[in-house]
Amino acid sequence: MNKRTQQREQTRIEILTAAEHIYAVHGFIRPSTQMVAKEAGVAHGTVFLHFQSQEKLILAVIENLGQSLTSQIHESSVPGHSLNEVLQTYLTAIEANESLYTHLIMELPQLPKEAQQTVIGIQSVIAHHLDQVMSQLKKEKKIKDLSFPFLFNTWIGLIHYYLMNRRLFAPHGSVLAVYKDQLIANFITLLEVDCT
Amino acid sequence: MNKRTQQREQTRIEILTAAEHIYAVHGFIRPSTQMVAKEAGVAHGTVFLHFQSQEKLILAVIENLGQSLTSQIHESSVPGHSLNEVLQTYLTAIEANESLYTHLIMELPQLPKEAQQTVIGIQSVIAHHLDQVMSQLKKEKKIKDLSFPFLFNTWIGLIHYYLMNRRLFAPHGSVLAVYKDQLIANFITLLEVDCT
Amino acid sequence: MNKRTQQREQTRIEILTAAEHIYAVHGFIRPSTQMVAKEAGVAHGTVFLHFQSQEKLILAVIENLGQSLTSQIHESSVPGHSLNEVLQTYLTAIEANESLYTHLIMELPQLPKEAQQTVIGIQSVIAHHLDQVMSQLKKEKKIKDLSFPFLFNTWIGLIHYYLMNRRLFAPHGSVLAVYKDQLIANFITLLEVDCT
Amino acid sequence: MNKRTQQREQTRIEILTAAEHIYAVHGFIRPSTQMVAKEAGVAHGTVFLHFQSQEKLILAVIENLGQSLTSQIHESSVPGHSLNEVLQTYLTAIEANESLYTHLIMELPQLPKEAQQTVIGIQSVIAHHLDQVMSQLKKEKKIKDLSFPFLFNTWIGLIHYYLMNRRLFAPHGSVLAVYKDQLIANFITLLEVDCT
DNA sequence: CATGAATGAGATTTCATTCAT
DNA sequence: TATGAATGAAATCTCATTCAT
Repeated sequence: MNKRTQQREQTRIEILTAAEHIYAVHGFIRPSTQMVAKEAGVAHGTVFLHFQSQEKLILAVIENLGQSLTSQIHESSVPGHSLNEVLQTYLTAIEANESLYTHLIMELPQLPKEAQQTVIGIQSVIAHHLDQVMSQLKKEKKIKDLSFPFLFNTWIGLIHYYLMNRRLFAPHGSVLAVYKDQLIANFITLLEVDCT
Repeated sequence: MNKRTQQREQTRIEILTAAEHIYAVHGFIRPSTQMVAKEAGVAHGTVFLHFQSQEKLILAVIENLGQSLTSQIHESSVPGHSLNEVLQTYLTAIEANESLYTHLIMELPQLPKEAQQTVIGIQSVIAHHLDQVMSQLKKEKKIKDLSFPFLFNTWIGLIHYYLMNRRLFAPHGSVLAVYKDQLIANFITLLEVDCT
Repeated sequence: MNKRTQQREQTRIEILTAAEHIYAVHGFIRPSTQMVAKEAGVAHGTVFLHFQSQEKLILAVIENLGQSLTSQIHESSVPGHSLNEVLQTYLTAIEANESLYTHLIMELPQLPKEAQQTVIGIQSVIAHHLDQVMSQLKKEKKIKDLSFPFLFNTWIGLIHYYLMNRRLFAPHGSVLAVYKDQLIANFITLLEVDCT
Repeated sequence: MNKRTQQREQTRIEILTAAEHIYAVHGFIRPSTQMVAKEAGVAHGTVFLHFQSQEKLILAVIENLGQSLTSQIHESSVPGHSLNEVLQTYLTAIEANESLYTHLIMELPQLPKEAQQTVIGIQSVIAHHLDQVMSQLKKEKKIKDLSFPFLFNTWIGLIHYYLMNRRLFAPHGSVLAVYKDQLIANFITLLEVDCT
């Protein structure tokens, strides 16, 4: 990679990082490309040199987030993880990008269709891990015998609900940091076949 | 009521209905007041004759929705309702305004603060009914002893998740129409103290 | 005059009076016909029933003012008045309509051309009286031998200057009430052939 | 200064000049930013690229005028100037911007508060020079012993009166060009202690 | 005669995108 | 490759005027 290409790549990353920051704070829809350029410390036109259009820039940020989340989950996953560990892995990954991810799921229908693929991709990964451990537990009659999709959607729905109301549950800072353990524990209690 | 007042009220309702329709399809944020005017078949300026500003129009639509939902829930609620019946009542009310309600919960942070009050109002109503029936069931040891807020959030999160992905779960038509019964049944199963 | 015509005339006057009030406070340009209608306690459309257009309404108010001022000046003028008395008469007439008159002279170029005729009319009246008394004084060598137009313009300019800056000179209330006598006295001193 | 900055400055000046021209002809209030853009030969949006808002544009034009007038007066003023010379200096400065200045003083109450500061600034400069020369003349008993504020207001009132009626006194072209000398001469005559 | 609902032209302002430098 | 000035298409909102009731 020669100097020129290197420099170009550097600028691209600066813009992408600036965009991530801006979008994490203000969401994807509201901020102008002008704002992103200013945050990145480059000229307005430079944004369009690296990303054909605003849409492409948004997609790049989202794709980046997708990659980051899925790779984090992959890396932290070991065969034989307990249900608790799988859920923990998932929430820890989200927590690191809480704000950006929250905006992604909330503004999804207002974003280009390709963004939905990314979200589906993220969910497939966690679904895969969850399915494995849950199937086993079901066989062992340790958790209730409900369809995996329902259990999965309950879990994702619960997490997304806390994320969407993060400013209510945790006015400053991360909801997951505060509620992560409690959510996992309660969710597991809910699944358990319990005869007290 | 004389003809003039009647006519005015008629126009107001036409605009409100047009707005409800447009917002149900495209969300609250994207459509222009121009679009609403066209849909209502009135001049652009007429919209502002009846609603001081775009914000006020949006709030009127949302308030209308809030009223509609809460009154539906109230009307269908009888003391002594089973958990199943309470959940059913709630989902039936939402189902009638599924698209609009879905946009409301997704775009909430982008909407004026007053809109949040409306959503909080809706949730208070259902929370109240749910709390009553759940407390009783907990005492009777029929459902797991988890905090009400957690159970409530799990339920709302689940429903909102299906709503937010309604085009995925039910490409044309209502998700709740398709999944309502299944969601209620599964959720109840989840709550139950089960020793098979 | 039958009852119908009488009623009509009554409404016309109500609108005119309301307009005078509104224009006195806010000037001629800014207030909307809506505002005038509200102040008059009539429907918006009624304004246009009595006055073909906003322009015609403004002209009517101005013409009214012109009539009022010229007739006041005429009535208070007696042959043989001193310079002091003539100036006093003029300022007293203006003082009674200070705010409206001030807006008239300031916004004149933004008003229909006919309005200028009214202002010219008012000034002709005072010019006529002033010319008479000044000519006599000049003959008697009691005041400086300067052209009448110059003296007239100096006087009018001085008064208009105080009117235009009335909120500076008299933040609340009438400038003329406060400065009238002093202005007359000083102006006369200026004119006098003085060998002290 | 590179070409780009130069070009930008050029455009800014084109807009400012166009605005000055438009405002000189039509006043500050009536013309739309659209008109200014057209006159400047730039796109409508470009106006807002250089001036945040219409108000800012108007203020820029006015400030420009203020600077121009005060610097002209300063430059032409030498210690030891006669009354005639001081008045001459003032009128010559105004004459160069007669139309724009006239609109400024007439529409002042309709303009942003900052505009009033500019007018006050201009008047302070001329007041300062006038006070100096008049005080001396009063001591020498060459002019009447009237308060400076009154004399100042008489002078400014006189000039503003001619300016406000410039289209009457000089239908095409500058009033001051035509009346300047005469106004100064007459005003001085008025001040003089005269015993003929 | 009076009403006031409806109209639609126009005003300011924002912002993604282009292109000369 | 990078810049940032310029563009022009919206979008919201105001208001004089018309006209059915």
